[in-house]
Amino acid sequence: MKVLTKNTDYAIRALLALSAKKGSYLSAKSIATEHDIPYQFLRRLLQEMIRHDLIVSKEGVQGGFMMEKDPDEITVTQLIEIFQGKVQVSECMFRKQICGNRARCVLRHEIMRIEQVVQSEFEKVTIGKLLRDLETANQVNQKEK
Amino acid sequence: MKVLTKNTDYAIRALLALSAKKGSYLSAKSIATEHDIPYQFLRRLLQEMIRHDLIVSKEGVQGGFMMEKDPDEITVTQLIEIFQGKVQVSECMFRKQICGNRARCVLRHEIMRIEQVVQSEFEKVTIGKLLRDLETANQVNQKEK
DNA sequence: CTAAACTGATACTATATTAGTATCAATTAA
DNA sequence: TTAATTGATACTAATATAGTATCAGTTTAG
Repeated sequence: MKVLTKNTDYAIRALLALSAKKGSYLSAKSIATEHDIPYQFLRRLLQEMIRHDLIVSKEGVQGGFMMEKDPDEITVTQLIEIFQGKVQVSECMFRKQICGNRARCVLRHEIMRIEQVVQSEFEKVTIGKLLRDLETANQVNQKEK
Repeated sequence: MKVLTKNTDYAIRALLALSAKKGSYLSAKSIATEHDIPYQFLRRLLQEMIRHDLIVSKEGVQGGFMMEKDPDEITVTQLIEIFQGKVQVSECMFRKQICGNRARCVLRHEIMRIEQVVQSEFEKVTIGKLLRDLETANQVNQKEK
């Protein structure tokens, strides 16, 4: 069971790269090269993120992509929803064979509770938080050298 | 993002059916019919569960499958692991491009923490618990009629 | 004013996973 | 002995994920 697909994984990495250089445009090519993400694949992800107003772009030479939203307001839950669809535990347990009355189906409640937990855990993880964690980790690495 | 695949979903339903008739053998056919699960598909799932010692079988006429383990000791986490592989959030964030030092990679910690949360939430949900919830729900439905 | 470095849009292929079907041999109870 | 069953396994279909290719339009540097 894989929770994050490459889509989401690459998108997170790209956002981290853009957040680290906030205010300036980074080309898809440079992000792809530096972070080892397939170029054309990444371009599609970036365009998707534009559609969701997470980033903006500038065409032409010296163009590229730039953060639009505050990294602290972008959660992993959002990214999962964009690239993997809404978190849902199961569509199939709600059949009448299992629980006669949908509205009262306790299984459903159980499942929806877990859905909530999963979602809210991923909501705690924002791009901003990841970026800060990353910087801290890098500092530790620097000192070691 | 779908957390439970049909595999797991069907397996849970089959286990609930078997738990409800604990001590007697239920044929794959009867379970398939009653719970609207594709017959051959179900058979494979049942065999997989035998291999994991969750259930036992008896061949021949009047044969079928029967619970082996205590339903309270079968967790949804276990079933996910059997049918969907171990819960893992992402294999890809651990590259050196993102976090120079694997051991200290904070992203990794973040991800592993979530992995733990997801797993332990599903561990709280046992077949036994689901069965009791289900019985309660059915009683409520009965009264309404 | 033109060439090169870019994004926008979109179509395409490849691979993996999930879902479902089919078949035949072996076993067992009536 | 035969019909109802599981054991084992091979196969197909559908869907999701991953990755590639192409061409048109925009912009800036020279």
